Amino acid sequence: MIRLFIVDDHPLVIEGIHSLLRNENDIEWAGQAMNAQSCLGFFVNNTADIVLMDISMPGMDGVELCSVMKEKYPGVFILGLSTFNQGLYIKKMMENGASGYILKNTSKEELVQAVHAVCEGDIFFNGEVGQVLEEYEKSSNETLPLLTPREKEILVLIAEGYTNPQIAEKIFLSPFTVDSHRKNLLAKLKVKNTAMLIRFAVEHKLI
Amino acid sequence: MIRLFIVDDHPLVIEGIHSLLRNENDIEWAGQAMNAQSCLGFFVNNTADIVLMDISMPGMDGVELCSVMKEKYPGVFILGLSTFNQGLYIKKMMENGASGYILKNTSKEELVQAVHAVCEGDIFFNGEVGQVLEEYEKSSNETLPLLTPREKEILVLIAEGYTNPQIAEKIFLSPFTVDSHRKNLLAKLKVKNTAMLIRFAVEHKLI
DNA sequence: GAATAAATCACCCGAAAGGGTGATTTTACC
DNA sequence: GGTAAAATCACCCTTTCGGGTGATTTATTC
Repeated sequence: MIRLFIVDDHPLVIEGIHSLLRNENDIEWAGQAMNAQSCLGFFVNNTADIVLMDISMPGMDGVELCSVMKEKYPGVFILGLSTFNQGLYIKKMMENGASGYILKNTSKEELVQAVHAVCEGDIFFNGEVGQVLEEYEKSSNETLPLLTPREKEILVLIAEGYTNPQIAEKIFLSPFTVDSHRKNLLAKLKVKNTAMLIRFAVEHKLI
Repeated sequence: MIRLFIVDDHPLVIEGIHSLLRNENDIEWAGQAMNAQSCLGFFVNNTADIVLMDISMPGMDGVELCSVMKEKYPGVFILGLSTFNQGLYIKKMMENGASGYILKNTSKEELVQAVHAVCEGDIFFNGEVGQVLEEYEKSSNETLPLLTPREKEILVLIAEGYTNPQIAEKIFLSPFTVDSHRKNLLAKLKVKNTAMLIRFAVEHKLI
């Protein structure tokens, strides 16, 4: 018997999963929570085999909750759940010990399959998530890691409207150095001026 | 008896709403669809009193579907449904004839209340939506309409990386004029340079 | 037809950005 | 301890940007 707990701030989703799993004989409803705090409160005196966890919640988000849960209760499997196929969040969830990730537009069959797989120690993604992860890895590991920490730092400051001299003063560098970094940013990201630089940075969530 | 139809690409949400409304004696389940096309297909030979409609769907989105539905079947009430409180989408849905808007994190009580209100011809928002709309109106009707059509046009070109002379050549203006518009943009949006200008534009979805 | 906003054009000037080149120092890693 | 990447600094130059000021010409609206 699998005891399942769910954390999601959408009652409709909780109700939907509850309803879908009602007829599954080997899945028991351990409880539910609408935020990270309630979830942690539940596990003080109770437990479950698997936690279905939304990544986007008010207050502490799924990524953080996942990390805390895994630290306190390593034996509890965690299955990420979200409307969005955000590569970054999926990756962070997995790095924080989640056993899988499914989108809210999965079918009942896939949901049941995922719960079973995860509880046996497997890793489960549904199809779309796999694609998203691949694309994310591509964009993430190819175009972005081009930037060094210093360059990222300066990019953020440029985006905030600081000029080279101001940045130099702010982080105790020569204006020449800041200018060098700025020019390297333009070259690496293959853009021609500040406007394109900021646009690129926003679109790639660098700032 | 209210006959309710739902359009949402998330089975979990459909199931959740189905489950929540199962015990409501005066609400009948007319049917469901996971995309705009299926929904339109249903209404060729069937009908319903109210359609619960997700705004974000693959293919045709809720805003467009709402418009088409209201044109073909003006008597069918439409209640927007979304995870997100995006002022822009809420406003567009309402402009296209929706009778209300609720977030997916509403309770069962609010959902039932909303369905009843809408079917009586009322307009219904749940609390959070109202706040979002207010904030949107503020940011939208105060800061953005400051920009004239020409200014918006030039802002887009700046964001695409064109310099003043290039823009001037592109839209057959004197570089001086383009520069004037550019300076007006900076002044109106209260930013100091191109970096802040682009950032502002992106954050306010102007480009 | 007066008033208002938008759009257009013009010039001065200093500051900032961007293109190019080359160098030294620090850090990290095998 | 050698190598590679990162970080630092410097100066050449031209273009672009941004602040300020002021003007004329359409539209639009009351």
